[in-house]
This record gives sequence, C-alpha cells and structure tokens, in this order.
Amino acid sequence: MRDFATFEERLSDWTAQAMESVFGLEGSDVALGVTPTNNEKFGDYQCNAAMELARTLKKAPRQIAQEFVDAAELPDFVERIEIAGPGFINFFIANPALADYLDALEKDPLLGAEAVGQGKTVVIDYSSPNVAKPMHIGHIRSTVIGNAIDRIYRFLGYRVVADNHLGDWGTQFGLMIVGYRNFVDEQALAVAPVEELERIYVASYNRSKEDPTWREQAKAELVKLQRGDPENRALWERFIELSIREFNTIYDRLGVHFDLYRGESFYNDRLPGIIAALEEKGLSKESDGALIVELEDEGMPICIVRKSDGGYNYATTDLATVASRIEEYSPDRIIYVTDERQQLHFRQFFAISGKLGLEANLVHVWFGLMRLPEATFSTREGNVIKLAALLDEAEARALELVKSGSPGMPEAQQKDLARAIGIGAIKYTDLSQNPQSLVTFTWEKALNMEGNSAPYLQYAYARISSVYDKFHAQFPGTDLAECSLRIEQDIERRLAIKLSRFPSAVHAAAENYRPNILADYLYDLAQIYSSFYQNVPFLKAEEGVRESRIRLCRATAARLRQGLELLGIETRERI
RNA sequence: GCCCCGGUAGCUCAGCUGGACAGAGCAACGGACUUCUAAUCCGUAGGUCCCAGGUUCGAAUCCUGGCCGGGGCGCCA
Repeated sequence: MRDFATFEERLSDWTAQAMESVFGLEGSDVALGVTPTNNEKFGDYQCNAAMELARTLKKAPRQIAQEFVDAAELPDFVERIEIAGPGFINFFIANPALADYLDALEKDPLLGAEAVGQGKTVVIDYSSPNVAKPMHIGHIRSTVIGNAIDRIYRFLGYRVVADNHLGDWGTQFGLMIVGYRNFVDEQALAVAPVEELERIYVASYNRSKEDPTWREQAKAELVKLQRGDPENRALWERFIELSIREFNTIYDRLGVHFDLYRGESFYNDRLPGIIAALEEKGLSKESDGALIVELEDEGMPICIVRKSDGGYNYATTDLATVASRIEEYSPDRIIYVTDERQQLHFRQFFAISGKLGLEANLVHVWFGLMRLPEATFSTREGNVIKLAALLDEAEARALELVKSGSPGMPEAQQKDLARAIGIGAIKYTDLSQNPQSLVTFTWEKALNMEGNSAPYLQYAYARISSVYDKFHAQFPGTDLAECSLRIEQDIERRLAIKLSRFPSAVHAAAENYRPNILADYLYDLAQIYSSFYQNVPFLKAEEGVRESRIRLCRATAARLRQGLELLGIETRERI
C-alpha cells in the first residue's frame, strides 16, 4: 500500500481480502471494496458486497454480513462496524486515526494524492483557435477545461505538453490574402489586429459569394501561398503573428500557458508521407477523384484524406500530428479537448491511426456546445460575444463588488482582487458543470458570484487566512505542529472526513477528464467549512481546542488553495 | 435514414461505472451582523428524476421502444 493511502483505499483493500478469506472467494467479479456513504448516520464508508454475494453463497445478505463481521478482525483505524438495512456493512473511521492521517498529510505536497503520472508524458491539445478570428465565448470551454486537465495532470506527476494546435492553414487564407490587399485599414490593424483581420475575412467572404472572379482570385492566392510564394507567405506569417500576440493577451488574463504553439501548418511536410503510408497499407482508395479511407467495419462513414483537388484536409493533418508527437514525446496518451461536433471526426481518425500502427493512447474529451438563449451564434451571423468583452465585464462587475465590500482597500489591490474574482467566476461556471452538458450562455450565470461560485470559495479561503493571521497575532509563538488535532464535535468530524477525501476527488477528476468532480468537492468542502466557521468559535475557544480548530482551518485552506489552483482559479488572502 | 449527447424542484445545474429517504445554487418565505470578514450562516417550502416496458434483492443511474431538444453524417476544422 502506498504512502498516504486514503481510508477508502485501505478499507477497500482490507474488505476485499477479508471477504475472500472468510468466504473462500477467489477471483470473484463482485465488488468487494467500500464506497463513501452518502449519509453520515451510516458511517463513513460502506461495503455492499453481502447483497451481491447472496446468490453465489446461497445465504441471506444479512447473514453474510453478520458472518463477515463476526469473523473478520477490524483494522485499527476503524472504530466500529455496523450492519444495516438489507445487508450494508458500515464502517466508522476512528477519530484518532482521522487526526493522524490529516497530521501526516501536512508534510505531503500532494495532500494525499498519488503521483500516478510519474515518468509518464501526456500531450494535451486544447484551445486551438483559428488564426485571424477573435476568440469568442465558444472558445472558453476548450481553453478552461483543457487547462484544468492540464493542471491536474501536472499535479499528479505527469510531464504535460500543452499544445495549442492553432488553425493556421486552410482555404480561408486565400480569401484573407485577397481581402487584405483590397480592404485593409492599416490603422485599424495596428489598434485591434484580430478584429481587423476578421473584418477583412468577412468582407472577402461576402464578396466571394456574389463574385466568381473574386473566388478565382482567392483560390489562386491560396495556391501561391501553398507553393511558398514569398509575398503571400510573409502576409500569412504576419496574420499568425498578430493573432498569436492577441491570443496571448487573453491567455495571460486567464492564466493559461502553453508549451507549444504548433499550428496545423507545422505538419505540412508530413502529409504526403501519411498518404503514402495509407496507400502502402492498402487502407485508402480513390472515390470521385478524392482519396478516402473506408471505415465500414468500424461502423463509420468514409473519411476523406485527400481532396479531389489534391489538397489535404484535417484528418490527414491530425494523423501527421499524432505521428510527430509520438516521435518527439513518446506520450503515454494524447488528450484532445474540443466540442462535441468533432466526435465523429476523432473516432474516425483514431481508427485510422490504429490501422496505420501509430501506437498511442488517444483520448477525445468533448464538451457540449455553448449557445445563446435565443440561437446558436456564429461569426457570420455577427452575434458572437467576444471573449475579451466577457472578461472585461466580469472584472468590472467584480470590481463593483470589491469596492462596495472593501472600500478602504488600496485601488491597485482592489483591481487585482477584482481580476482574480471576475476571471475565477467565469472559469468556475464552466468547470463546475459536467463538460458534456449543453451550455446556454447567460451573463447572469457566467458572472454568478454568489452561492455555488468561485467567489464563494475564494471568500471562504480569505476568511481562513484572516483567522489564521489573527490567531498568530493574538497567540504569538504558538507552534501548531506541537498541538494535537482533536476531532470531537460533529462539524469538526464532518470537516475532517471531507478533508481526507481530497485525493479521490482529484483522481476521479483526472481519470474521467471532468474537472467538475473537483469543483464539486471544493464546493462541498467550502460549505462544510463555512458552517464550521459560522457556528463554532476559534479564537475564543479554550486552549487546545483553539489550536486544533486553527489546524483544521489550515488544512482546509491548503485544499481550497490547491484545488482552486488545479482549476486555474486564483486565491487571495484578503477579500 | 443512421450515429452521438441531453431531458432531475419555478429557473440553472450536481448525482448516472446500480445501493439506504433524490441534492445544491438562484428565486420565495422566516430568522442571525456591539462577535474569528453577512460575497456568509440557520430554518421553511418546493420533485410523476420526459413516457412506457424490461433486467435486478435494489434503477434517476443499466437494456429496449417512444416523445421532446441539441449536434454530426465526402471533399470546412
């Protein structure tokens, strides 16, 4: 058993072994471990195996449970065991053991989590906006969810390569180049580059719809670009540079950092090789002038890997990208974070990737589309809400809140705080939801700062910091490490049990690629803490109890801070 | 036509790898700031878990079939 194994791990291990020996089971497919109870009156963990074993053992569940309880020798961290209902076996963790466990974790930077990623590399592909288009609220989910997964995996010891797979290649650049030459407003380009690039694109796109020669021109410019024409190439590079620079201002505000900015174009040289490999293995065939891969055996429609005009498309680029990543990083897995519309594409290209013999564990983490209450939004409809505007609004609203709540605070600090709170609120809104649910955007929800929200968690954290400082001011020289943790009252126990479950929240979030599991945990923790804070005295408690409670505060703060950091949400000592 | 998601309290959503009476937030109502930060806490009220079958000792959770909503399905990514 690893260091700092959780009670759930230790108990599951124990019940499984004890069940096997008491009933002479071997290789049973019945789950013999424990799960957390959902009601504290049933103890802390429960084992449900007795009911499931009733059939194979040909005994009543309660009898099985009773025999088990009679025969087994309890581990020392269990205070008592009870049989309830149809045959649930309930375990109550001993308070001293709980205190010892939390004690031991004070020295553990992982707070009890296991560094399961030690020695493993994972590539995470997320955000990936298109060059020359502003980031809008539809981009926030990939960015924020991807970044949380990124942070969680790093925390668990993985070497993470965060790659921003920019859309920097494709037919739109023909339109962009013609559009630029005809419509550019250099002054506007200097002020708001991406906005101007988008304006150029939309104008050019609209013109192309009614003007066939315009279309021809765009196509010709695209071909020139693809052949390496220096002038077009320079323009294209400028579009990319301007775009990345502007994306970075958003990423900075969001606290998102990438290790790589490799656009699709980075893999251009590999595309013919991918096609050659497909042909060599007999995986592809001609159809209407295009080269396709049939996936009928996999129950999927065909996939085009080379267009009839000879151009490659995204499936081919994605295959080349996998090949490149394997060569360079030998990743344990590659995680893609995109919206749900790309599910089929990923299933197809994962399948082809396997056929090509590209050895990699490919994972598509998809999330539901973001919509507006009245409609879907699109660049062309012009009803997009720009990401920058959303962040501005969040910070502005947070600033109002800060000013009214902390009028005496220096302005610079107010602004810094408003940034942490406003951005946190936006991130938390996305992260606290099951990624796969469809999201209807409303300002009210996105900027929620009460109840189940980031500011609630940040507020709880700040209150703890404040209490902690006051404690040291009033009782200077106290060495908390010398003071024992006493878990006596119900609320203390509830808090302690919750504190001990931090590792499973992190692991579950990582394994399921669902940051909302961690967000839920943090919210529960903060709720229990807030109740504790409101109903129990700390500084005015008697000596001994006082120090113990301050230590519980400290342990809570450590998990809130770490957990929020894993979600990419900042904390402040004062709010 | 086929495939993937969702449908849980008035609203927004957790819970879904089966477990004990279905949970939060917001909104509503009633309380708590001379006290460790009231962005908080305590309490009340609120639900045919879309419908119908099935599997199971046990189903919001799994299976089948409907209904409603979103998305995808050959040269966009």
